Amino acid sequence: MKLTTMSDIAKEVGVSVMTVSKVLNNKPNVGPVTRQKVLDAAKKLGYKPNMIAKSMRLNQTKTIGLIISDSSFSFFPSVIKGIEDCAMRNGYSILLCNTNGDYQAEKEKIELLLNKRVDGLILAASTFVSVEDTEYLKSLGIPFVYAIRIPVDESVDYVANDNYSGASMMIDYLVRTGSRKIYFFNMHSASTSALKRLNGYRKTLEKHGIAYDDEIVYKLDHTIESGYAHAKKLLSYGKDVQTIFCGCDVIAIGVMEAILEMGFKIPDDIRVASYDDIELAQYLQVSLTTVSQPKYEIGVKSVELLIERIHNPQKEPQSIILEPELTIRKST
Amino acid sequence: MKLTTMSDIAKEVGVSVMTVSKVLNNKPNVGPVTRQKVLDAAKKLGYKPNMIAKSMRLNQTKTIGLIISDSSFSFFPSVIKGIEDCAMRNGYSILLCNTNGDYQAEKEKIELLLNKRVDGLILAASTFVSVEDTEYLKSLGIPFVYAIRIPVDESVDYVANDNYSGASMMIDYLVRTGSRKIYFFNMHSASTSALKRLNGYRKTLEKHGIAYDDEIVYKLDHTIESGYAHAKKLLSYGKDVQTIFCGCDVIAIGVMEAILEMGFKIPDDIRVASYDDIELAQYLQVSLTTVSQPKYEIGVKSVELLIERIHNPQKEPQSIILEPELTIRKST
DNA sequence: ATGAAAGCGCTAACAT
DNA sequence: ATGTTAGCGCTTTCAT
Repeated sequence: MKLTTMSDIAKEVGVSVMTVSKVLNNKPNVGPVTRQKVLDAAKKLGYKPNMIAKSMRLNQTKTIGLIISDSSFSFFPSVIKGIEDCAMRNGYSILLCNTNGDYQAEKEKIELLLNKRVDGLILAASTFVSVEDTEYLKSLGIPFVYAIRIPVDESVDYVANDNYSGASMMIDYLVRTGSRKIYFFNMHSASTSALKRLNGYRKTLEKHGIAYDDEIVYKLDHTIESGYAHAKKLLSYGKDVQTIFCGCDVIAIGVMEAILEMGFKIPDDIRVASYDDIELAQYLQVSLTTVSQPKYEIGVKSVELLIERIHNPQKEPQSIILEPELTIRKST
Repeated sequence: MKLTTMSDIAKEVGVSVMTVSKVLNNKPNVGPVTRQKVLDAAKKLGYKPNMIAKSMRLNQTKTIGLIISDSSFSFFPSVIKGIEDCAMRNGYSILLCNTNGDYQAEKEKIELLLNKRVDGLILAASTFVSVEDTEYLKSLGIPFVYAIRIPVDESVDYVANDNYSGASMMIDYLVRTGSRKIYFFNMHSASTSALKRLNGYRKTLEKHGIAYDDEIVYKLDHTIESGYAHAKKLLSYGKDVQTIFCGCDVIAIGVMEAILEMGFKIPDDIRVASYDDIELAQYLQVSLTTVSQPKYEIGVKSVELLIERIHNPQKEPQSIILEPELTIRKST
């Protein structure tokens, strides 16, 4: 199927391709009569601008590559939505790539996006976090922005929520409402977010005059199963567990499942709080008190930052730290 | 930032661009020594094939345009995942476009994807369902596949679940387990899926010797609020409501909320069943008995069908109807 | 106000 | 086995 080109229009009207190009791009120096004739012919012939040719010529695709570990995982759809909305508003499209958290896959997808000549890259919850990884990205000479997860080398553009502050506000709330011994089921993460949440936990406890106790801080996988297993184990010891703060909602889901299964009541016997506010959190059997990350907003800001970077490659790296929000529900 | 081109490699090695092209595309008729030299130079210079140039030349972008109403809505992330996985496996990338269910937006995004010269289009839960819409798509001469929602003119490629069969298996189950008067909170949808579910409901009731009663069949919006409001109203009449079958999980969420709020027990007082099996369904306060659509699979099949169509534009339109599955949980 | 020429990076077709 | 030519559809530059 052969599509109409500018040349076709030019022939139809009896002008040069250049004139057609000017008209179709709203450039000056075309007589009003000619302009109208070109416009009419374009419509009549069903002209669809070939953005591939344009991309080739202009050396820009108006496309952003999005690298994400698992686009279907609760937390990400909103982020992606924010990204897509904001990108479109600014005339960019999104090329979507899942990596399933696999480093090698991520490397390949980045390569692919590079070959497709995207104008920039958003790395959402990327595994490309080592100093070498960031170095590699920089060497590519393509604008990129990290989102959600911060790389070790923080001298890059990134958008994230304030993990310290989020953990801190949750501990403040828990202590204020009566908890003093707060178990922390944190994730062990390659990134710094687990660490920052831990810091927020620790410092805020100390602020309230509660000594930090390494014994009640665990590091688990970022899975429901892990939360479930660790809660089962802890509770089976018959320990006095009053409050569990989970590093993420996914862990909390498992934890609550274990608690209810063992016949305890939430929040009467045990209070459970966590971090992220995935879509599920509000619908759970016992709705979850959690720190809400501004997911959609993170997406929007990532795009805005990336576009800034595209327009001005020399600028100093910039970080945008969005404030999370405390969402109190029934689990506490 | 100027990237390495084939011409750069050609100069470096001292051969023609054509030879470089042959090597880099694994074409025959190149001596092994030359081949190796080219390969080495490509690596040394960090050559990244320019897929834009390639697309222009070959008239194919190896990109699929995905039109979807709301990529963040519960049901779709899995579908998208299936699409992305399968596309990548076959060397295609996905250009993601949300329409928010807005017809005009959809029209514009289709236009955009056309301009970006995608090789094909997947319309997931599209609003482009009228005969004219399909006609328009056909006139474009681009391969396209409908997913989830079927257009009025069914002589196109599409992938969907068997709505009749899904509703039927649910009614079978409900009747078998003691329900005879089954309220149906169906959606009123522009598409045919609500109609097919209604048919499955009706025919299966009749099969069991239960007369179809128009009085207990409602048409609601596809929202939690709508389910909530209608359930409240129905229950406040003090009617004898034993079982409610909802046309989709979203409605069921609202219905269950209303029921619990009014002090009834699920399933002891009222049984609730529905359709779709969105991710939430299993985590709800009372986990939901529902008809599980094979979401990921729908995504995969859409891509496979589209690729077939791309390779063979003349083929007869083909429809793939996937069987849903009955998922029994606590709400019944 | 209009147009001719050149070239973006690549490959199909056709030499040598 | 290797190279030359031409052109995909567009825009920048430089005439006219």
